Amino acid sequence: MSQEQTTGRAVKDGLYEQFARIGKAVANPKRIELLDLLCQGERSVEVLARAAAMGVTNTSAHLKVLREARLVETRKEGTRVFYRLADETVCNFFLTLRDLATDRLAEVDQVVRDYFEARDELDPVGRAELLARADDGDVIVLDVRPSEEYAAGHIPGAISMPLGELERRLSSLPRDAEIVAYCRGPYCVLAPQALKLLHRHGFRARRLEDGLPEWRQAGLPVAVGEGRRQ
Amino acid sequence: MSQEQTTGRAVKDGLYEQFARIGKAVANPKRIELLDLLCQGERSVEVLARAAAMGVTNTSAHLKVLREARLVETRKEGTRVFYRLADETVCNFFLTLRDLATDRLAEVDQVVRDYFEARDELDPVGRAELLARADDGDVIVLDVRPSEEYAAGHIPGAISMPLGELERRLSSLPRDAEIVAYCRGPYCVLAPQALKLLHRHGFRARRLEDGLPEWRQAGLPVAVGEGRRQ
DNA sequence: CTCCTATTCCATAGTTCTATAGAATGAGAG
DNA sequence: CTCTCATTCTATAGAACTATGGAATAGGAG
Repeated sequence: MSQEQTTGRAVKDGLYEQFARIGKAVANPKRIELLDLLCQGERSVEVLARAAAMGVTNTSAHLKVLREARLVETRKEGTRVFYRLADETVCNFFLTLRDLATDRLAEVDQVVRDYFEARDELDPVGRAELLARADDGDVIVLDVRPSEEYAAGHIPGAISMPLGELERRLSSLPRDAEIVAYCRGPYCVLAPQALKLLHRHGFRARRLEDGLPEWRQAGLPVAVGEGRRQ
Repeated sequence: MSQEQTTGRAVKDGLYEQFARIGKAVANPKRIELLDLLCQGERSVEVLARAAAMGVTNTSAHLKVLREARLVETRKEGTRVFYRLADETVCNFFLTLRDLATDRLAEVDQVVRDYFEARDELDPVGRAELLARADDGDVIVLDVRPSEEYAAGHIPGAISMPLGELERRLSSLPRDAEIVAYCRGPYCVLAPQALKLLHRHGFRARRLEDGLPEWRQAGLPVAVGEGRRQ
């Protein structure tokens, strides 16, 4: 029995050691931010560095850690390296981690409330509701993320309208239909800013609860490609 | 816009910092082992220390980290302190982490194969299959974990038969029915050892895929309490 | 071929994490 | 009250992690 236990100990240690590799990979805020970004699609090192406000060297080191934990994979194109999630389940894991943190840590709520004040007062649209109403055609769905992210995956029927282009293209939007905007997720500022702009110009607009990763995680259909120019 | 970005940066940093608190909590193999143990039910510090092969001081320190990440909570009873998961979702998070590691890291497979050799050759019973056949009553379900864990939650209809008592109580088992044994999960040695013993004595026995935490996660019914003595 | 650029490698200093031993706390027993 | 025991706190040395700058690498442009 004691012999059994000692050999069992070595095995257990090895096993938990492996599990902890994943844990260590998400033990750093910058690495989590990188994972969040990569949930939106593949990116080059430089783009990731800029988006996460880090030096390129540092970013490269963090990406190496993620790669060694097999959470991300790389693809070389000419002189630059593109990183992407190794698997869709990695994105699900990130979402699980994020939701757990949101559930368990009151501090998350505090941070969010300080910036996204009254985020929930914007009365977000549920995924099921949107799906039902999109079929009826009485709602315009706007994807306000950068167009590359739209191309990498978007809600079927959604129009790509990056936040930077929104004001210029306001006239193409109907004033009678309700507008639903979405972006990267609940902590992304793109959709809230789009709503502010739309409301200022008198449009009837709400945001979708969460963003595209959550939509995909829920098993709802995702379209890829450029989509026709509206 | 740049002002927007800098204030947004502080918020993002704060947010990812919070997410990373959860990540840091699972960045150590011993802490993951403690979470695994706590998925089976609440435990005192001393019991946890013994089960994870650590000193009490060290165990206490790790538990403190888990508590500061709000993953576990405590209850005092006289002179000793019992730890338990703060929420059922913590167990789900652990399972997600474990499954991701199993999916992504070939090394996990290696470790498992070295010890649980031919684990899958034992032809485990699926949860759905067990549920169907248990209704028909042509299968005996054995819970071979310690009896406290059985009391904290078990598959309805299962008989508590801790591994240590199994040999002594063999005569109470029918020789015509098929026996299905389960324990703590896919990496627990209790059920495989029980199967070895049962096979040696000529019983027809298989193991359930996974263990009770996975059963619970799947949303299947869980009974609590001692159950009648068989 | 040489230059240019994106990325990774390497070295380093500062910080944080881990395990252990001894002291302190706090509840129960006598 | 004193004694005992489980647990936590404190201190510490060693290990691992993080950010940063400069060097090395490798592919593309001219």
